[in-house]
Amino acid sequence: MIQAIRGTKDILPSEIENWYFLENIFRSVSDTFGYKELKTPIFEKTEVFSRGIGDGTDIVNKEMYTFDDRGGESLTLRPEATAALVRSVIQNKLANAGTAQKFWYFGPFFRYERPQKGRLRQFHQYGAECLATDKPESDVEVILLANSIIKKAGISDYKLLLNSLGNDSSRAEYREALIKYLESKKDLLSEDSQSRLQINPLRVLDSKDKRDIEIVVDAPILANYFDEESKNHFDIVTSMLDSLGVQYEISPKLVRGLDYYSHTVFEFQSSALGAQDSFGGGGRYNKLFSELGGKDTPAVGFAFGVERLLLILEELNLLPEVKTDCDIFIVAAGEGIQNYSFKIAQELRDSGFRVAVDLNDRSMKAQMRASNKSGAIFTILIGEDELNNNTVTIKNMGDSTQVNIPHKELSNYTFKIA
RNA sequence: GCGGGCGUAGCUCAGUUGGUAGAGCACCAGAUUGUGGCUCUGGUGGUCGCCGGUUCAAGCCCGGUCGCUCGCCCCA
Repeated sequence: MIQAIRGTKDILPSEIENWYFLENIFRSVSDTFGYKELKTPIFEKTEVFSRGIGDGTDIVNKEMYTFDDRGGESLTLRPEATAALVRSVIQNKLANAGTAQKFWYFGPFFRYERPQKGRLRQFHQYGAECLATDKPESDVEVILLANSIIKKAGISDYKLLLNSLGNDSSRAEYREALIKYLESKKDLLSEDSQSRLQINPLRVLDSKDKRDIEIVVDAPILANYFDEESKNHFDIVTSMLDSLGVQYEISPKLVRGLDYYSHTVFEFQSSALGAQDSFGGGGRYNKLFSELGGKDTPAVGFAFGVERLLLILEELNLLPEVKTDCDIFIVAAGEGIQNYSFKIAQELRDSGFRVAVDLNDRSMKAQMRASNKSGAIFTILIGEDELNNNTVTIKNMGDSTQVNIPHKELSNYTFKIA
């Protein structure tokens, strides 16, 4: 049996409505914030991500689906959206207008990882980006957008973790101090953290290893290295969130794994998930445009893991009700009756009803069973009598009442739910 | 990339010290010949993930492999 690729999943008819439920929320809430949808290709030149995300990150080093095309060019299935979106914005000159530009996206992404709960090799993200403004107001806006989507989906029990990485010079200074401190305790760190020390020392801060946690307790604190700009930016963000009544928790250890972040970073967590309890995250990235050859353009954005949102909805029983197969089921039994029944089915569909017919040429009893199972509110019965008299029998499945009316009156018949 | 658990009908699972498979649900058909949901009766359906090994004999033991799952790592 040929199987789907490891870490990929078919989205079956039984779950497709859940996807539309979320997609509709993404679209409508983004729209109320004035964000426009932007779709980039599924694959890009590899350098978009190696330069954008950062050569030191695990995503670039060991998780990308990278291959040479027939012309010998190195291409990569997109592992995230932001770098590709920035590439598109630069190429299409969308951020040259001098005012904030706001975009959202939804689609599949690819990372070669060990599959786990809420972690697939092909997964989906919704995200939004606010470009061309470095004002903290834009940080606040994207957080509000994310919050609105979560609320609209019905999720109320979640945590918003917030932190600031400061500007580049503050962070560079802190980085030095942190490395110095960690070097002094190097032997006590986990193996993972020892190797992280040089490449991405901030990540040691959010290690789950007991040894690391102990050492991190006494590590220098990022906020103490902030200059005026870094401090001001974050103060405005937090005070605005306060006055808007947005609940959040300052998490000094929240550093995020991608190289391009600075200033505000945030993450959404839910206890309804397993070890992968983060279902969304984002932050400010002011240097990405120049990394990708564009002119300096400040930006802030976030992404949700859609499969993880779905997991939360499922766990919390917030998924929409499953749709019935049809509104009206046509039961037609007898010789040469199919033409009549198909004609009636089509008339009803043309007037907007969801109509199913039995395709197995079975007994009336069997077709009635099928009608019952379909969830139809009405059954239309057609047998020899109806065919000969040019009538139809309409049965209300709720109260079992039925009426026989001439075919030509069907278009004016009012189907009333009992 | 590393570690743990698992893989038997469409679904959820049982299968005792190894002797070539069962239940419930679902599905199909009947219970007065044009009618559902309840009940009853009967039936269809499985190369026991795959490959190899041990054995007279393997769903049960051993090895490998693929996949799922949980955790580490990483991240959404």
